[in-house]
Amino acid sequence: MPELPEVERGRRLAESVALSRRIERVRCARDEIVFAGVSPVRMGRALKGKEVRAVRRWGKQLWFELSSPPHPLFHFGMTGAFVAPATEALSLQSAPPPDTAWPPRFTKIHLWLDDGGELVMTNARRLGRILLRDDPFAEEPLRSLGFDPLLGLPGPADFARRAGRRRTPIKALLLDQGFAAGVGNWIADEVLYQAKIDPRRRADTLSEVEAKRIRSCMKRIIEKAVAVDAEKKRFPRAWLFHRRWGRNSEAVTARGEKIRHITLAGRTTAWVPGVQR
DNA sequence: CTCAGTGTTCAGTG
DNA sequence: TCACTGAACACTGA
Repeated sequence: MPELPEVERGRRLAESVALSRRIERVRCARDEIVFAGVSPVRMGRALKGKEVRAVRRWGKQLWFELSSPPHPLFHFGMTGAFVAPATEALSLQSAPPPDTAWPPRFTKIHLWLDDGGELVMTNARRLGRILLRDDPFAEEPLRSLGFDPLLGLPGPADFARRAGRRRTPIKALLLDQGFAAGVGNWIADEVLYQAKIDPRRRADTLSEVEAKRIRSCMKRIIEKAVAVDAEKKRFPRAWLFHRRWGRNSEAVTARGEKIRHITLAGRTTAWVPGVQR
């Protein structure tokens, strides 16, 4: 579930549950991989009794700023999410939520707040991480991230200059977290489709106009995805997103353009040769 | 049973 | 050293 918009949804959920609350109780799953060597005891000591002063995000990284360090830093990997118990407001809808299990399957950490609220991070495929950092912004992995397209997008000229210094295919550059933090596979493909750029183009061969077009499409797509709270069904119908999955040769866009799938920078890349140059 | 997969890291290559 | 590629990681679901 995790590119920038989904992580931002997680951030907002965590904020709504935990901001200005004290963490009363912590339960960690036994998982040496996700906790990367941080023992349940150390994690509990770091969080218990602390107040959550802020919930921050940069790219796909998410962390709590507590009343004292160390601070927990979350990365969702390919399958992570924050989950909170269903609220009254949600159950106003007549549709009964099918997944009532609490805590949900694949819960890695479970937090209880001092107002009775609860928050869980799940991670089925264990590529996510829960770490502790004294100064998250100054330390890895945050330190080496590039700009966040929502919080620190460079201006058009600056963006074009940065991209123009790189010789890698533009798709690979967009996926590089040291360039644009938070852009993942589907966003990169969506940006290049809407900007009408062939994903194989070397970044340093783009014209200034093309680079600026990539920047503005990135901004528009991410802002829209965040505005609809990363709910895929609410993404605009014309987006490649809805049609890119499955790697089948029949695939076409909403306008009937033929979609092709290739491997680029080690990832499945969906693009439209008739549109992208 | 096989394989793709919304991500990151690291060894290997040029 | 830099920049980049591809395999590995772990595991579910189609």
